[in-house]
Amino acid sequence: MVEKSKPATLGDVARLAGVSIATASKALNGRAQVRDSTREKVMRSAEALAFVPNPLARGLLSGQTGTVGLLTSDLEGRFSIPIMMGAEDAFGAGSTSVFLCDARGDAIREQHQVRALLSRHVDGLIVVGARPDPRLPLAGEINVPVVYAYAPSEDPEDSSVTSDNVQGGRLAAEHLLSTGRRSIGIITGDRGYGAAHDRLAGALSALHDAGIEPVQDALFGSWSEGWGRGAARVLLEAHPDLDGLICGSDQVARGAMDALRELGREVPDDVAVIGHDNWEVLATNARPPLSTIDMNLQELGRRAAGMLFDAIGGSPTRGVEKLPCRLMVRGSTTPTS
Amino acid sequence: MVEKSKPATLGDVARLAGVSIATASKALNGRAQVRDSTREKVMRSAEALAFVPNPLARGLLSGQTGTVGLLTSDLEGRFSIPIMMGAEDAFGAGSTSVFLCDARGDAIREQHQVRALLSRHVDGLIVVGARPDPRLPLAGEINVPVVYAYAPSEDPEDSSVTSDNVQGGRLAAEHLLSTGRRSIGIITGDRGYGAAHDRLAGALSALHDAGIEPVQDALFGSWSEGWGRGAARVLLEAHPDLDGLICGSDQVARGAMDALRELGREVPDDVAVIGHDNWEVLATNARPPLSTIDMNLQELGRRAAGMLFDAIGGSPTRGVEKLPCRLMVRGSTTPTS
DNA sequence: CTGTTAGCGCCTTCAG
DNA sequence: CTGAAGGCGCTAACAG
Repeated sequence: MVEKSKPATLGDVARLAGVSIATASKALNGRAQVRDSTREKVMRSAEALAFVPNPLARGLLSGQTGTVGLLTSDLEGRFSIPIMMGAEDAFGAGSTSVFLCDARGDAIREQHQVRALLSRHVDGLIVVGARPDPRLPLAGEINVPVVYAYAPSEDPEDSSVTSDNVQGGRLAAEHLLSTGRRSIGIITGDRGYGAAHDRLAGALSALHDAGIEPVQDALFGSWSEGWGRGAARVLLEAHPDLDGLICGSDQVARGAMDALRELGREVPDDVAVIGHDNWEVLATNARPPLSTIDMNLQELGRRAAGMLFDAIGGSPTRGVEKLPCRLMVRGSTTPTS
Repeated sequence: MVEKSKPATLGDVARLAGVSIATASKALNGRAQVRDSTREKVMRSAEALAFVPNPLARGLLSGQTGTVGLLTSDLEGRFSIPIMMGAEDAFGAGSTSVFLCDARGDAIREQHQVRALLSRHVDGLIVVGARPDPRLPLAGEINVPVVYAYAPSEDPEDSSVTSDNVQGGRLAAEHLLSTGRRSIGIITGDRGYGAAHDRLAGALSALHDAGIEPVQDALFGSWSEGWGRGAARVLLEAHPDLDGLICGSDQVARGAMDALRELGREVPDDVAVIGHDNWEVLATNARPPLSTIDMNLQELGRRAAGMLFDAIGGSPTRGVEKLPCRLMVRGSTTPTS
């Protein structure tokens, strides 16, 4: 008998407080024209009835619903998840709820989802991509703010947040240099990924600044352990003096480390290895644990939420914002004490 | 000039069709008492204006909002994600939208989220757990149907779906037996996980049915590669004749395979290894690729959505439904041809 | 068959 | 300072 089935309405509160609905509304919304004692009374009644304003009714009037759509293209993917977490986190704190949609990488499906979301009158949209390459902006008339996360929009007028892969690549190279490595090889992933090229460019520029060239051109392949193993063998055969290895991803790095061990090289004493992504299950279970570059994905999600919030509030950010990566030092680059 | 800013309302449609709002409503909702020609006219007008009924207004009347809450306790976790995908998938097909909430394993936070969800008048809730052990049901008065996925509710009156770990464990053992292995060891994970015990029980019962005992008691430890490596060494030292190894998870299996290789054992020729989870990035990158047990998590999510849908429709399922696992055969148990 | 009349729960003028 | 009235977009009785 504490809680009845139907939640209390503003009318209930007003009745209990002995005022009109209008007055109750003003009191609860902090409007000025209400006597303090009255406001107090209304507040107490609301409390007593566990009154929560109905967002549907409120949204019907105001147009604002306090909801946003989170449109992802791959829930399988490892990258969208932390971003979603960050976004959900940032909104969850306030009074905004998040609609989740997975387009499965299908443009038609995406259209569909967007339509559904818009028909629910979301206040804004976050589009999180599967990989950091630019993507086509959402098609159709979108009459709410949109923020692209991870995969920036190709339209520079849109607002996007992504990871700074160039800076990340630089970070990796600088770290190896700082541990005294000079014969450095680079194994990256799929040539089709812009991220592969950006990370490489960053690494090369850092090496260049130190007056060093990699032992040979970077090896492109795929984002897999198998590729890492094979490439590391090739590289080591051509350059037995290799003492540092920059890998385009943690998977590649793990494969490379396995190959190095099997070829009798100690990590990090003979060769230091650094990865990219900070994919925990791979990095921490490696032997030794893998130093790597963390893209701060969760922060990226939070930032996307923040940008969307600002845009909803009327102050949109235009263009692509790149968030810096962070170095995670583990045993693969520094001898364990 | 094709699309104006404000979306069309039922009033607009009615005016264009030259009928009253009520008639337009009936026509669009397929109610019977409308002349066909009129219905036709209304339909066309709606089409022309790209009319989409406002779910807020509709929900205000009917109480049903066409939304459900998906409450997860760990977005990081590998297990919740496929479940969410399945659920999102099942709903996404229809006209239900999903609110995503991550409670971060914090009960207070969960309370909060539930309250927020209920205040938005969701039609139902799916609670997806981080691990397959039973959990406390949601606290407080929940006046909508709830389905627990992966982690079942402790209250048998609630509806839950989870993975059948006993059957999964049995499947693993039966597979090893079917490849002719007879000296079988078992390495599992954290003793605190019910799943570890269930999988073990299943494996033991299958071995027992075949008149076989494992080479020694199962080894409990943690769900990590490091543990898998260490345990495999111990096991092999004590039982050099080991020809089959059942691992409680893919991580454990990968560690074990590394150790086996380093001790000069060939997988699968000398020792066949099977894991559990089908964590693709680990299983497919192993050498050789790892045979394992797949929990059909996505299907589990779909099932949860289906159960919730039924419950919303008035036919709830009570109790815990266990979904069978599926064997994934790869190179670690069968010689590659 | 169609249109009118009431609301759903809330907020906002605008008179008292 | 307070309350009555109107309306957001839609559906469900009732009349016509």
